[in-house]
Amino acid sequence: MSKPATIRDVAAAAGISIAVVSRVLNDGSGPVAPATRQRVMKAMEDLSYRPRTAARELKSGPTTTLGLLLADVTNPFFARLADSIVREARSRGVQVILMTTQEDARLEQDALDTLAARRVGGVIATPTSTNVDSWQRLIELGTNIVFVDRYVEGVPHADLVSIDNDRSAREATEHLLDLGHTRIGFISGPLSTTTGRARTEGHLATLAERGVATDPQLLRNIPFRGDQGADATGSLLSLPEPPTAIIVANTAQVAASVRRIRQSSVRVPEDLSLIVFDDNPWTELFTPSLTIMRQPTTLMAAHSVDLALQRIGDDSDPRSVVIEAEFVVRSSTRAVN
Amino acid sequence: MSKPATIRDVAAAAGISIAVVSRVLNDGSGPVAPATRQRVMKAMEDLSYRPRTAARELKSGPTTTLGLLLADVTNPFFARLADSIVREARSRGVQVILMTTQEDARLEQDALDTLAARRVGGVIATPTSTNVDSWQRLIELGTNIVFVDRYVEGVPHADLVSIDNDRSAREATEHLLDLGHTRIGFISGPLSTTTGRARTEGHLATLAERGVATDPQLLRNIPFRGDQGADATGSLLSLPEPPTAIIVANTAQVAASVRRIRQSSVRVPEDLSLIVFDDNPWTELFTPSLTIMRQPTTLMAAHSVDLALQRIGDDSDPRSVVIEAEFVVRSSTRAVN
DNA sequence: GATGAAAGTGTAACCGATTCCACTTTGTTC
DNA sequence: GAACAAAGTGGAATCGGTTACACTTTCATC
Repeated sequence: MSKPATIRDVAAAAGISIAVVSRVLNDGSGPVAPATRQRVMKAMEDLSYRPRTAARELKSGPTTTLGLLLADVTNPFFARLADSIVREARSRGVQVILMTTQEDARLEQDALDTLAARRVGGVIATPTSTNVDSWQRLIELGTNIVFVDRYVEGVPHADLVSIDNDRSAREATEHLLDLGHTRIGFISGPLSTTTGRARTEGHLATLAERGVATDPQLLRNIPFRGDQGADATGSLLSLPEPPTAIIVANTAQVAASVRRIRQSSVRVPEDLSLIVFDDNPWTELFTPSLTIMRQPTTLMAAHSVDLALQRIGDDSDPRSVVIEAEFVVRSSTRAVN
Repeated sequence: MSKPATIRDVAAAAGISIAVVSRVLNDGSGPVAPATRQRVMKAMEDLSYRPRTAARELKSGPTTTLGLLLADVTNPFFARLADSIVREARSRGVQVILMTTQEDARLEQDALDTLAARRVGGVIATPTSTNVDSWQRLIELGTNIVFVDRYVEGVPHADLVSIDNDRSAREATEHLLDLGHTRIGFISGPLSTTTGRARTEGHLATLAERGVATDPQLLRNIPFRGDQGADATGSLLSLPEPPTAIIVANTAQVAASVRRIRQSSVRVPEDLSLIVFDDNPWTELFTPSLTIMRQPTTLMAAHSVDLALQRIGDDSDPRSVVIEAEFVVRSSTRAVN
């Protein structure tokens, strides 16, 4: 159990200088005699030598490491996203450092500090706070920022990948209006988040365009973290004049919402039509199978990694990739009777 | 957009030497005059200085960074585990590098190489392969290995955290036997994995002890990755003499299995009792709510991080933490008629 | 055989932190 | 006020790589 081999050990074993070993390591960085290369390779093998990433990074600036800053891996949507991003990054030889914020601004700040200290090449994030300063500093350090799903206003130079939130809310709302629903409960994230706001606006705009009265009581903007989805749903159901349909546009609260509905005596879709924003195999297995708005995670992941890596050393304008969400009509929505 | 500040910039700005700045950085590593400390802090603030992790790691050996090597973050069980581990690690100031293997031995090998190059302090992993050499090398480098859920035989010095697989299978099986079932389908992971084997053995042993004949046709050992859960379930249901109960002891295949059952005309629990190994809010929302074997992920995460960090620099014997799984009886199991 | 380009190699300076040790200043005690 | 300990500080080595540059060797060319 001796100390791990260093480049000098390898050089000594191969009877050569460290410069040459380094050249073997970084193929193409200089000429090396074939015979020498052989010897060096063998020495590395014998000593089971691995160059230390820390040393490399120190000398040559941010290597290809991405930070992934997610709110909550427990949310299936984020889990799928994480999986795809790690996969995508790996296929390009890039490593991913995962951090979670639990939707907590302070934790997010910590994470950003860490990422700054690491001098990662890029950060892919679902931001929680309006922590503009920290984001800004990271950018000044030369880090690429790619916001996925949500974004922070006031952070220029950050790329964005998301679904068309406004439009997805419109689509869901129109579907229900077409079925004759006019009292529609709408549960979404906080208005302080871009997704919460865009979806709410899309929903309200559609109602207005169709000349349907909007009742503020039917809107519920609740946090992602925690269990308020159940309460919000419960209070909607117990309104004097309850909605005939509900859209849960808060991915993290779908399970809590559905649980609450199931506990009640309300039948879906007979008494209540239901649309949820989720990408989760179980929505199909629920009885009745749920009509969903699906976010194409694989595509989002590919674009995110693309942007995070592409922009390294690039100074062009921030880019924004908007992806269509996929509306899947199943059995939880039907015409109002 | 000038270069980020270094410790020397801070020293210059504060009119002091870098040694003192370093002492301010690492509180307790030496005396610093209060007034000086003030000035240094201000300088750091002004320059928005962040010490580079790479430089620190280089000098002071493996810092507190953990590698987390999971098979598949898409699997809710692993996602929860990842979430808990990241949380737990973070609360101790440790960062987590996430890598996924997709159950692919070659990808796993790559990941292990990367981890070795990083000289992470410890690795928490759900191993895929019998890649003994790579694991061994990592250990020789002084890395702590903690296997969670599954483990690799032939890797001594590795810690282990898992549920009592044998016992959990027994418990599930006994529950069904108590309800009068004797033809029980059993779907688990490959026999090449420790979980697959232990659960299958527990199941078979229980049958034997109770004097129930075992029909090899009722056993299905299938991969975690892919969609074979559906096929396995389908073929069980279409046996000439189909089982009256099924245990899905392969976490990754639960959703596929359940989907297949739902597509069939078989009613749960009237025609078929069902127990699944899963920890997923949706199992409760399914109709009927599913009887499950829950793996306490938070606890497992805490122990894993504990072990991974504790053993750093420690040379004692490998430790093994076995946690009781929690059997939750809901509505998908009933007495055979 | 002289000549110059290309190939192959080594020396030493970095990257940005930590830390040992020597040095100076300050404070305490008799 | 001498003597000595403690507090405060700085110089320089170090971690393990990369890389610029200088040097030597090889070899084709005239």
